[in-house]
Amino acid sequence: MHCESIVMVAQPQSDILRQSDPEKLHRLRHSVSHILAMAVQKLYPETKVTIGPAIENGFYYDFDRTEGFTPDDLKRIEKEMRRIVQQKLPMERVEVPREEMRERLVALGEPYKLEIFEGFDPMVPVTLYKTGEWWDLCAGPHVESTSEINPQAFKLRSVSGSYWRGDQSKQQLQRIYGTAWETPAQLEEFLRREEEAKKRDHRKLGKELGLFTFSDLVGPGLPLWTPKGTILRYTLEEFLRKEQVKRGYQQVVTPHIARVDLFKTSGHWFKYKEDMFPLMNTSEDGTGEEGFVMKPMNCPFHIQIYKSELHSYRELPIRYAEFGTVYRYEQSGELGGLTRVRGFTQDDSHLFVTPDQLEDEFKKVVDLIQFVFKALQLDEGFSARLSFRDPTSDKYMGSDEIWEKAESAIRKAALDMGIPHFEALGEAAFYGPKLDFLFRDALGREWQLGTVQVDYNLPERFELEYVSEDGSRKRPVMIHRAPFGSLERLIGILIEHYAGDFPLWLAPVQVRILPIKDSVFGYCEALKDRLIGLGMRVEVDTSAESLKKKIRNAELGKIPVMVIVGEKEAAENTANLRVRGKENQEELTVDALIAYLSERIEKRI
RNA sequence: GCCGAUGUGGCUCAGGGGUAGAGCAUUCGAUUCGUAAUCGAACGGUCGCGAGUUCGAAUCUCGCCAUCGGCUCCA
Repeated sequence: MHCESIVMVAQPQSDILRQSDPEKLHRLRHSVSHILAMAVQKLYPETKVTIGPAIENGFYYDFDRTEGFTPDDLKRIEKEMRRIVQQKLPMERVEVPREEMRERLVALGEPYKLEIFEGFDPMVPVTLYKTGEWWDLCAGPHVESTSEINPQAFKLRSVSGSYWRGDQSKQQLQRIYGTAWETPAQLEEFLRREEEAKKRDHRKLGKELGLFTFSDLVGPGLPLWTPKGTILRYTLEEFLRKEQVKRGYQQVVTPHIARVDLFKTSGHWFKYKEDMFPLMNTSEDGTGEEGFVMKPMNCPFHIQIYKSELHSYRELPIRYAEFGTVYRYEQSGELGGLTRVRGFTQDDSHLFVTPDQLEDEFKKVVDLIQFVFKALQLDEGFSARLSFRDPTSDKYMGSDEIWEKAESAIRKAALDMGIPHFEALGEAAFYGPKLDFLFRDALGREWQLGTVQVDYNLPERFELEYVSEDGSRKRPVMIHRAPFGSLERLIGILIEHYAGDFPLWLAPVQVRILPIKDSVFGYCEALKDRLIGLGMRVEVDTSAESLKKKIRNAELGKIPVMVIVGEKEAAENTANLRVRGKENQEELTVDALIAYLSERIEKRI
């Protein structure tokens, strides 16, 4: 059954939610957002309208109103919307001369609309859409009449704050979110599917499966890993560590805190201070900026290791790898589950290469990341984002020339390797461009996992060198990379991706032996010891429950393999295999069971 | 950080100004069972924390903390 739900996610084209023409749905949703604004202004006339676009699965509208909207208000508004829709009003497009439009907006007293209007290209004709007595400055398109909107196929969902023009320094607005579909059946299906998605939310499953926990006393955004969750972490670490060693990485270990001077040299203290935990001031009088900080990044530490001796070009590329835990002071409203935390462990590595080696080494890193994602069965769900700088912004370190070099190297690697990608301006780190691998969680939110970043800036700031062929000192280029991104986020994504049904090699408990009666306990314990001796994670369910109950518990615990043992098995030195999610069973010799388990663990299936 | 909602035993939730309730889990007892819930009993909560209103607060008010949905920001 869990497998089926994965298939469902993978092939959304065939389902009822995809039957509607996307263009048409978009128009419908945009129109419903207009009806929302109309209803709000009818019920709360002091409210000013701003913008209200169609979005994935629905729409929102941002209003300027002193009081917030309560859930009861939403019900009232929704009712009013239905009433409006049922009047079957035409939604008319009217082209209006610019001067007239300005006058109309001034007369209407809609400052935000006026601001939008003033920003328009004077050459483009301006339009408004009229629904009954109400009208809104809008380019459209909309449905022709509210009769095209099914009053039972939309729903207001939540209220939240937002900012005018998305700018924190500007007016705070009230945003109402809604969902809208062509038919009530689609709406129901959407809501049902959302319920399903919530069931695989890693926060819920993590608690149910006992993988991690949080404590108010420890603090927000600081996960505590239980024994079961720790197995996931260690297994993933071990997997990557081995692969990296094969690929020429060397492991290093660095502390969690450092003098603030380290981050002043790196530039983090100036560009990243807001995101760092505050300074632990150890100066005599407690003033000034002396002392230690928690590390928000590992790179400056690895750089110090590089700098501890002189390197020849013959040694390069040098690849230092560390599962390094970093601490970032995220805004309180940003925290959530394992995907956004304040302390997390990066599978970090810093590569020091000659300029000539950059492209080749970059490709090797991308290859490693692809290898990792394939092993985790995540290779179908990702997209790669080439995160470049916003050329109009000045928040970046380093010269234009350096940036252009780095960006073109990344673009070339992505093209040469044929990875599906898109370019995003303004998404770069302040010290260099990135190639980021993105995933969606069960609730459709996009998260960044793996990342590769080219960095010409830190080598400059720390004055890194290597001795070149001709004996001169040259500056290496750095690559920062983390295939997992962070262990925390990766595990959060994996919990949702597998819906808690971890493949055998990752499962915290791989095998649970279920004795049918007390008399076979001895046989079960012996079998357990043998499997544990082979490195497997095994338990015996010695509770005084019925077999049915033991099976149920193992299924709910999402344990991949059940081994059922009764008198028959104990007498014949066999085991009865029942695989999670499957009702059929198989009677195996113990040796065959071991072969079955070993093969699957080895192949990571 | 901002807007809104929520916060009752380990978990899921009911109750709502007058001495805390259920199911699951846990413990104990009985049951020894062949593929998704055996029966019974017991234990367990100063109702997130702190003030205030009140004869009396889990319930009303305020502040704080945390969580959730968003905004802004990122692995």
